[in-house]
Amino acid sequence: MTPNLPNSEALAQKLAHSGLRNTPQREVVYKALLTKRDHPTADDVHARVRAELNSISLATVYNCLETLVQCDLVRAVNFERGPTRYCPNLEPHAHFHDEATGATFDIDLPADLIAKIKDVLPSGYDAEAVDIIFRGKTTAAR
Amino acid sequence: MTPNLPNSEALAQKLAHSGLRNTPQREVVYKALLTKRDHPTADDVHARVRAELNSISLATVYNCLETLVQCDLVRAVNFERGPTRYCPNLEPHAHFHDEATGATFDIDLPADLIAKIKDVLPSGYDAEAVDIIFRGKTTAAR
DNA sequence: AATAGATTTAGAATTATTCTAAATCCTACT
DNA sequence: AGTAGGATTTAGAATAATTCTAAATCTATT
Repeated sequence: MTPNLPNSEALAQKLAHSGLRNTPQREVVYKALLTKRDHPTADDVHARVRAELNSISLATVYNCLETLVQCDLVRAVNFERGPTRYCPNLEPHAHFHDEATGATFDIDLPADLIAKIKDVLPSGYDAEAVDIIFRGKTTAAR
Repeated sequence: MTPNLPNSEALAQKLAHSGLRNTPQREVVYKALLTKRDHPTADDVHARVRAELNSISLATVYNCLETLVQCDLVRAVNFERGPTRYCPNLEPHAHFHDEATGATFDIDLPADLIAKIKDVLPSGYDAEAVDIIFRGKTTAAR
């Protein structure tokens, strides 16, 4: 019943807001992130969008992802020095990285906890973001 | 009045505990981390230890740092995809990364807050560590 | 002293990403 | 409609950090 991915509207809007154009490449990259939210790498995204837009280059995928991050449509996520992963969930949240499988999960963070965390900063520290990353294992029941 | 870096004892012990030998390279790398705790990269450490052990190679610095991390004498810290930094502070703590200068600061974390943070994990998630990274600016008074 | 294993080393290799410069595509004017 | 000018895409080269490889060296123990 919900319209089929109204998000390409949001995309066009946010791009325009930054004085950027919408393009088939940017659309297909953004759609790929929305469709399978498993925190793919640029390479993963490249493989996925090729199904739809065979000619797209890896460099363009990098460019599009960077553009989406700049427009605040997507978050870049890093674990250790592994390849950057991309996440279209814009709610404040933490990440859980399963070191056995490499899988990544979004973990909701209550607003009051985020506030408490930022409270530990002594004066003189002006944080514009806080990244919280759990590392460990996941078990069957989830 | 405190003995001059009694930590090389700790080093020898922890290495032995893992069935590893102490070596001049490992000592000098560990000492460099203890002496200037500004979260240096492997390259930084290499530059610093060369003053004392001119012949040490970068590969060895990488090996030593990895060994120290394995032995729980040092923590590896990453910001985005920047080079790995090394930190001899073993107390649980967060990091503040000043994006303007690249400087890194340790931020104390009260144990009860760490507990509260781990509490947000739903069942099925078994975290062995949580990394907390603030990004922002620092101001003069600190 | 000999052996075996640990460690160090230089340089090659790898990986993810960014850069470069040319080609293509739009948009807005004329 | 035609074209100038900028934005975008592209392939491939370049870069940066790190790891790998294989040989040399060291060290502890027989």
